[in-house]
Amino acid sequence: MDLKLIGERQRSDYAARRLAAFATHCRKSGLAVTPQRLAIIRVLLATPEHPTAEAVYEIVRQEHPHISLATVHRTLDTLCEIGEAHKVTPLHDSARYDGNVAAHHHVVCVRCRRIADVELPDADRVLHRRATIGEFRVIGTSVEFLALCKNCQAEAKQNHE
Amino acid sequence: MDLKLIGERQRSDYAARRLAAFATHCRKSGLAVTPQRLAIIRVLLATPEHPTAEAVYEIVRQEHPHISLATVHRTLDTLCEIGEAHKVTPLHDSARYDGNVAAHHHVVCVRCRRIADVELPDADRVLHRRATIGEFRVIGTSVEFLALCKNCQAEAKQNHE
DNA sequence: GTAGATGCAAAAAGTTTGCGGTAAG
DNA sequence: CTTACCGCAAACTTTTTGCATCTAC
Repeated sequence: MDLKLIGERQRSDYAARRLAAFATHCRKSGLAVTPQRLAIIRVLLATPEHPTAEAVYEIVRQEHPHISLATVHRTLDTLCEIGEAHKVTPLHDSARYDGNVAAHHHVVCVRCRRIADVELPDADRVLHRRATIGEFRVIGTSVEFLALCKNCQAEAKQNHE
Repeated sequence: MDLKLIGERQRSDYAARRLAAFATHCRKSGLAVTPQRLAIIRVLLATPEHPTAEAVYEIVRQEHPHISLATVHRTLDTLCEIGEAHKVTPLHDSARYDGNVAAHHHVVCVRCRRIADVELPDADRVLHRRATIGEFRVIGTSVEFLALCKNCQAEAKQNHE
């Protein structure tokens, strides 16, 4: 099965391209290109760490000692809205529990955060082989489908018309 | 591709079996079988909702008006420790951001919460076909490998010896 | 009877918001 | 010059913790 960690060279090439296009993309989206926004996208593109807002703040602060944590939160949200960043954790805001401890997967409505269980025997066959990825020893695999549920499809349509 | 939402009958059969075994499993794990724990596992097994602690609390409270939210939090943690429940959101405690907005997947160390990017062209081919699951319209797919990183493998070993 | 579990209240951790001053376009 | 942005402080939400009491075994 074809599967690998994303390498450092690959990431830094990608980062350079994205940084070059950043100012243009901001203006196209109606956003001002502020030093804070530049500093934050630079940190995000430079690290493989998938940082928290707090972690980004600690790094950005080294060059912008006056920046506030609130700005970092607002900026990260903004970057996600224009597609310059992703939240790795769409459900981070409160823990969700599942009584079903058998192997299965989830579909999550990105709008109302409803979650439903999904069976996916094919993917399990594809995914379960591999016991390590680089330095990581794999102990479980879960597929998360981001989606819109029926209700939210309807409401999203209304809001756009 | 074989893929479906898990049905209601299938879930309630499973719940009945699990509930029957619950007390035994608690005692085997050295846990007291308290009315609060029973009430909470019953709620978890009865709902397809993947509830938050708060949501479990609201339901349990109808029969145990004196239960406290702290107990619900503690109990859900405990249930996860003995494998009677799962957190759908292993990274819920703070939002994590990613500057890489190209399609890719993640491996997460369940101990130190380090995250690394993973490429998975095979799975993308398997997963990308499907545009709907039941009533959900799929807009993205992400695979999360739960794992132990090298450091944490070593430390986990030490702690068990 | 005793160790472990619970309830309550307070604290901690993470995120959001209101507002007056500031800077990008 | 104007609008949007930022910093600060306060508020809010979710989760954790300390401690006295209670209960399952």
